Amino acid sequence: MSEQPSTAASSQPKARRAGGYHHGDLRSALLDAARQLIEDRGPNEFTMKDASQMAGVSVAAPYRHFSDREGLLAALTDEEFRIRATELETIRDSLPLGSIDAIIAMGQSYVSRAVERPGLFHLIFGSERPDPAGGPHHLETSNGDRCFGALVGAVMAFVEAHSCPKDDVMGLVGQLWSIVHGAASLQIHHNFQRMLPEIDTQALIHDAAHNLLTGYLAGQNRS
Amino acid sequence: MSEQPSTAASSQPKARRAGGYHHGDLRSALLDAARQLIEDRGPNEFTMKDASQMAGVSVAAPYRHFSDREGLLAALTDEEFRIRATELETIRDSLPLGSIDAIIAMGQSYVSRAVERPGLFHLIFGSERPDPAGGPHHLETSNGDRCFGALVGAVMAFVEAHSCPKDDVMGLVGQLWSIVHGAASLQIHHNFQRMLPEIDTQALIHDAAHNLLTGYLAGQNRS
DNA sequence: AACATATGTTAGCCGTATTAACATAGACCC
DNA sequence: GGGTCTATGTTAATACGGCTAACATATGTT
Repeated sequence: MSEQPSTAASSQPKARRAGGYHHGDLRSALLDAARQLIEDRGPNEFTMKDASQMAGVSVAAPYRHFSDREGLLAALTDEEFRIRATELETIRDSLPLGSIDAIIAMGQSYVSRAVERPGLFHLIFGSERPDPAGGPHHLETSNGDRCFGALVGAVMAFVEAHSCPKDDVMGLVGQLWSIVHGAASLQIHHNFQRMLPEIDTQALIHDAAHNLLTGYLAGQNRS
Repeated sequence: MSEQPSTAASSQPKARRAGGYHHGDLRSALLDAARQLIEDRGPNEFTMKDASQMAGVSVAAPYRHFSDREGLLAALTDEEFRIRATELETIRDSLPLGSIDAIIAMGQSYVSRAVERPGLFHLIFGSERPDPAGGPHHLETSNGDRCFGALVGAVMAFVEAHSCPKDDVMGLVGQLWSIVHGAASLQIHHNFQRMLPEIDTQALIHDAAHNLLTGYLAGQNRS
């Protein structure tokens, strides 16, 4: 029950609602509102005011649950990472361990999620601050780790299945991650649409992963 | 003289300055200010107020030169695309036509520029609007076309040099673009730094392009 | 010199984030 | 069952940033 976006009046929390002075589960309601607003317009256009209105409370109420706008977005980011992590883990576990298909399917899921909800992709990966110093970063959340871990596991299994040295795993992970992340970004920002209108992004992921891993194995066998 | 960021009091425009009521070349001064602010803090943190102050004018003055904040950013985006296009074309023309090295060097340039100025990369590629409909898009500018065209040219030469069918060119372009764009994005957002601290992004580009193109050629020869 | 145009300035409006001061609902205690 | 504490709302009020309107001053045209 903690996997799906909390739909306000759900389970264990006291969700009274209806005319009461207190909302019952404002925190969840705000996250739901924010999710929808960001899906529709992207994170930059998201306003606390709109989220408050959707939840049926005053503009000041959210500050009882989140330190500020950033805090709300950070909480939503973590929720979204959790959903993606679970999905990636499911895919990894439902396809043959060490197969190229598992890697490809994970990549396609990554892109699908991004394309379905561009605003949310932008939220979780789109931090703009040039300075990495201050405060915890998005991917730093444990759910971000889970996403990354799922990919690493699939690639690790792949190189082991092909008797390759494990030293290369992280390099391969970086290359594959770049492909899927880049494809997702370019698709979302309509760059493919403008420059490569015919492109099928899912096919691109398939072909790119295939080419990359084939080329990698060829390099291994030769040396 | 039109390649470098216009440094305010330069050449053909009347650049009087010094105590005068009129600035002389406010437009360029604003673009320079915006460039610096965005380099430092990213496009979201950029404010018209700060840019005006840096240029030494009132907050309303910029609106004589740009329709609004978006207009200023669009103009800066085009300038930045022009700089990158020229660089990519230079690289393409200075390395053996059809060589894999030319493709790799272009990719490395793409990433270098991004890493050096994350804010500007974010500006030119970071539009968040889910709706592609309204108005001209960033890459739509002719300078965006030039960037893309340089990459296409290099890949086209590569497949021709290897006697591959030209049908695949756009697919390859999409795959290579995804790699460099993804690597740049992940690096900029500190995702590599968190998850793959040892990674060398330039090497990643080299290896990924090499693996991808090797795998592609292998697929060609086999069929 | 008078006008027309381009380019600045000041003042002010509006929308949004955030905080301060106050209000009320529930929970807990006796 | 009433008193008190805490959590959670509400209504101002403040501050900042984009943008426009009304006014001012250069430039240069004739």
